[in-house]
Amino acid sequence: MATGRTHRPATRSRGIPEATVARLPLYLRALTALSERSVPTVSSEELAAAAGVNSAKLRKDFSYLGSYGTRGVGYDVEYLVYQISRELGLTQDWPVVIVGIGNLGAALANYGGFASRGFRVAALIDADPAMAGKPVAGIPVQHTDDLEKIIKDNGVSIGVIATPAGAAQQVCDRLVAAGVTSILNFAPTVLSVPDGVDVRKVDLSIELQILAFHEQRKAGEETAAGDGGLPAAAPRGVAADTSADQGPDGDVPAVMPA
Amino acid sequence: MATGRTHRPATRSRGIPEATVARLPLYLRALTALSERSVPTVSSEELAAAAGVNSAKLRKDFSYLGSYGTRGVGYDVEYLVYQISRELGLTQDWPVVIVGIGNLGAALANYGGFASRGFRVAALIDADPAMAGKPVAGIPVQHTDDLEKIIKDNGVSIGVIATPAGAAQQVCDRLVAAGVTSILNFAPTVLSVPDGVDVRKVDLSIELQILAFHEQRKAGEETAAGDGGLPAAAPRGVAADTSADQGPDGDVPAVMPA
DNA sequence: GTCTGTGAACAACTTCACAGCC
DNA sequence: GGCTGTGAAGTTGTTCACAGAC
Repeated sequence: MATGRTHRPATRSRGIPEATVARLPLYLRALTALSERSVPTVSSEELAAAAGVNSAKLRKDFSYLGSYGTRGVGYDVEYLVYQISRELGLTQDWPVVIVGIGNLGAALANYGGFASRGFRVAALIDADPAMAGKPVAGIPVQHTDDLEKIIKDNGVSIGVIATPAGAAQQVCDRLVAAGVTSILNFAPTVLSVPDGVDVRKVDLSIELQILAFHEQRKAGEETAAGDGGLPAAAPRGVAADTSADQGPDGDVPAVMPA
Repeated sequence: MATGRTHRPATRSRGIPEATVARLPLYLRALTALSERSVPTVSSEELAAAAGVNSAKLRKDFSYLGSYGTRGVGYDVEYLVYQISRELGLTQDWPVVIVGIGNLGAALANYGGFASRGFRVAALIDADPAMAGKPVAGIPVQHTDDLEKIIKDNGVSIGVIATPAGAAQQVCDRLVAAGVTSILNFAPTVLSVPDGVDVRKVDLSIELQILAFHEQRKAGEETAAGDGGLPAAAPRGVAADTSADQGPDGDVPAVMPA
């Protein structure tokens, strides 16, 4: 489609690689922990260990943001926290709605990690009339009928879908029509969205399946290539290699707009 | 460390790329849906659309598994379901334990996607004595004291950690000591594990932060480069580009074994 | 001497484009 | 004509290794 040449037409001011963006929250979490322990500075080596990456990668990542370190010393923790927060857009307030208040929706509503990162659960929405008015995590559940009004009144641009798979696309369409432009999807379905809307997905069973793949492979090696078995004998970073994987999704582009 | 040359020393029988492995569950889900509708065959184009990827990628992925399609026709749905299931190790039964039966743990216990994919929730474990014996999703919660015995009695090799961050490493250590070699971690912490143990993580707030990054960028463009605004005007796949990202984690290697 | 920042080399992944089979 | 399977080209991401600042 289109010409097929020259991707990424406009839409890039400074161009931080996606892989780097995906790691910034990791660094931020590690830095926040250091900050709470009043650690003033940290080296790339230490921070990398705390975030679970290697130091070269971390330094490269930070180099895309700017030169925020001091050679021979390291990085100022507070300053870096601020810079990364700003880069991620966490210095502003993001009202989010959660649609589908089952077990998972309730877990999300109760999850402390949101509030501490600039996210504010503006509303909980469920299709079950019996849920309406019932407070979950201190927030009264509202009925799906009012979805559009809730989105607009609260200026919500990020929606979380935690409904059953069958309802997800319909909810998604309504969210998008009401003005939501970023969606975090927990339902095991591929969502179709128009251009300009971002979708990220988390599928719990996909993660387990990937683990099963590696688990099976381990079991196979144990009996097959008699290299060392698996009782903690392997001298090299075998596990580091096989587990250095990409994450749950390859990509969730704005699929099938037509 | 080590020599620093020649990665991936042994540990690769046929070498399916990680990126491909991560997409196999996606294909499997789409195929299962087709199978339930009794669709006999599917083309790479159709299946790719259903899975939310492009067809070239899908064909390349399948080529790593073998030549399971028919030129001019497409793929036999049932046959592919079987082949992918086998490759992922889902033709066998995987008993899993879930540790930490809070909101999230309960959601996981109730999640239907596990059972339908060869995973069996063998036990629920929580540190709160008040929870012990209480059934969640029809399974009685057991106390952490019995963790080692539960793992061994059930031959569990996959563990799911849904505890608070503070307890995660300790739980992880006990799981590993008891014989678990694959861990799915929902706690917002980096886990240290010995070689040979795989860790995958899901962090709900990290996903939101990545969305916030893109959301912020959209808002910035709206006012800055007056290209088209965002009222569904963009003619090209801008969103497809910015959302074609990697997933929540860069990698979770076996960090800091020492 | 320590530690960052970064070009250059390397590796992984994706997309193209078309040969080969139906 | 239709569609898969796959080398080759292109793109993105990671690691190395060292110059340069402290």
